[in-house]
Amino acid sequence: MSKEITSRADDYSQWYNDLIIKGQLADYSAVRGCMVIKPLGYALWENMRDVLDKKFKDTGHVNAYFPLFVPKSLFEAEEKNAEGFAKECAVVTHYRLKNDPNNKGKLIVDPEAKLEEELVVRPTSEAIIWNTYKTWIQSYRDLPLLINQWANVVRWEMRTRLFLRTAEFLWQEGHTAHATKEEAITETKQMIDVYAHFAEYYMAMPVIRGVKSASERFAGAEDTYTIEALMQDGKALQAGTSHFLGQNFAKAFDVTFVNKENKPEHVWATSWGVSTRLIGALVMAHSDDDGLILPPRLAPMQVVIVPIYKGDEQKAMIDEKVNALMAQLRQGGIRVKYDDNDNTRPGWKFAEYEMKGVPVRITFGARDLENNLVEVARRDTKEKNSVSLDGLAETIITLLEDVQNNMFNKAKAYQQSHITEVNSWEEFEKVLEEKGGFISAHWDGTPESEEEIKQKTKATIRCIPIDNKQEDGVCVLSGKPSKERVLFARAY
RNA sequence: CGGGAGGUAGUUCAGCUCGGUAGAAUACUUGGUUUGGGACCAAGGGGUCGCAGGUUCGAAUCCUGUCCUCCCGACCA
Repeated sequence: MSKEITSRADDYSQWYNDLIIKGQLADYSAVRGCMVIKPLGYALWENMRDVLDKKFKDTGHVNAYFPLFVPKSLFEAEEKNAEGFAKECAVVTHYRLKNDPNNKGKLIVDPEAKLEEELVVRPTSEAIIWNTYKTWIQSYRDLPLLINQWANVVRWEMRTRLFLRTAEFLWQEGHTAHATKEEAITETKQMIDVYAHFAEYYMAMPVIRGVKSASERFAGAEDTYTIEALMQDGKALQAGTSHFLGQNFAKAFDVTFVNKENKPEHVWATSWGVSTRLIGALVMAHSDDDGLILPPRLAPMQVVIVPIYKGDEQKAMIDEKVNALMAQLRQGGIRVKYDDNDNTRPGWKFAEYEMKGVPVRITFGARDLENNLVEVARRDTKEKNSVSLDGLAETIITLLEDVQNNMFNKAKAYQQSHITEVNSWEEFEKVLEEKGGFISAHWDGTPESEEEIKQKTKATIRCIPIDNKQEDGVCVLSGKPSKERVLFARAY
């Protein structure tokens, strides 16, 4: 069959691509580095977005929308941020096309229509937003300003991968302004907690919260908090970041407020974001060689019902029972689909929905119904059971909870067993090569050692965990003294 | 951006070495039989061979350019 999926063992990258393409999450496009998000992938994003949006609003944020284009002069105002993104910016230089006089039916850029000032397509929106905030903030009474936007951004990546790294992607970016440093730091931490809860409770994907080292920090930030997830191939993936921006942007864009003593001060800032990359993380954290495995809390389709029957009479009997069940499930807030399409046979449907990661499948077979039973199959363990029709809706709702929890527990066990403490360089290299995952090791805190480790092994410091245990030790590379362990890994 | 591979029917691919009417499987349509793990029979429709040039009587095939994808590398909030 054409739908076969490359196994993880054969080729992990190809397995991932197969899941995305054959699971109908996305498609390649005619634009280099850009993908089409297909309805199933977009439904997943919508579910993520809805949950996150509510969390943002529950924590006092409101949504707004800022322009896609950023005048170059604004973009370059915060130097470190501008430098950090300069190499991957798409730039608009002209505003008009015209007919090619030498090539009928073709268009060329009109050289007469050159922009006075180039427009940068936003790789992130700090510049345009802080330029705007300047006019919105005057007094401490205007603070805090807590705004989020759902948007697309463009980063001209040299090498792209579906969902994980594409030239254009969808995300949300929160940008907040505060009167005090403490409040801004509290906000930064609060949002990384929001992300961590989202990842663990909804995506069933355990994460480690931590702080980035200086070299991995967001350009223009004082501190970058991160949630780091672990994929099944032992590579880490940065799933969300929250930045304490200090007063860097306030100074660059001259955003001040007068305090209660009528003294002007620069405001304190944060920004935080997660993107469609989360979909890639979700896929790689849970799925298997038969296809996607989606957590019930985010799955666009949580339950699929497949009938098996001979003749109209049996079909009518099944329809009646299914309709009653679906009404109950929907009342319980369950997203359910009844696939009584006659073009495909049950076996085909089983494989298809397994590939698409539907958490629970119910088979209504005429034979079982005579005994008041249906077959219930769960995607995560592929376990199948005959279950009584009595109280079936409750059984399914409980089962979905169980699938969700089991997915988290399984991923958590994997993560826990792949955090390895090492105390020597030999061990470091050995664990990295043979086992993968996070390596907990002492680091002397210098960018030089960090860089050398990266050069030698491709492993980077993923984070310094929050509430990290303080212990004396020596750097795994340099042998210099160290106060705490940090987490290294090869990463996406 | 460097190295390698690839682009032919909706999909997966053969055909290219050695130029001569565009192929298979599957999917699709119609009819029938089926239905407990990717059903079967019969008939039918579908491709200017990624795009643009060139060589040639003739190009999917040879040459040049270009676009897109994958893998490895460099780069990467």
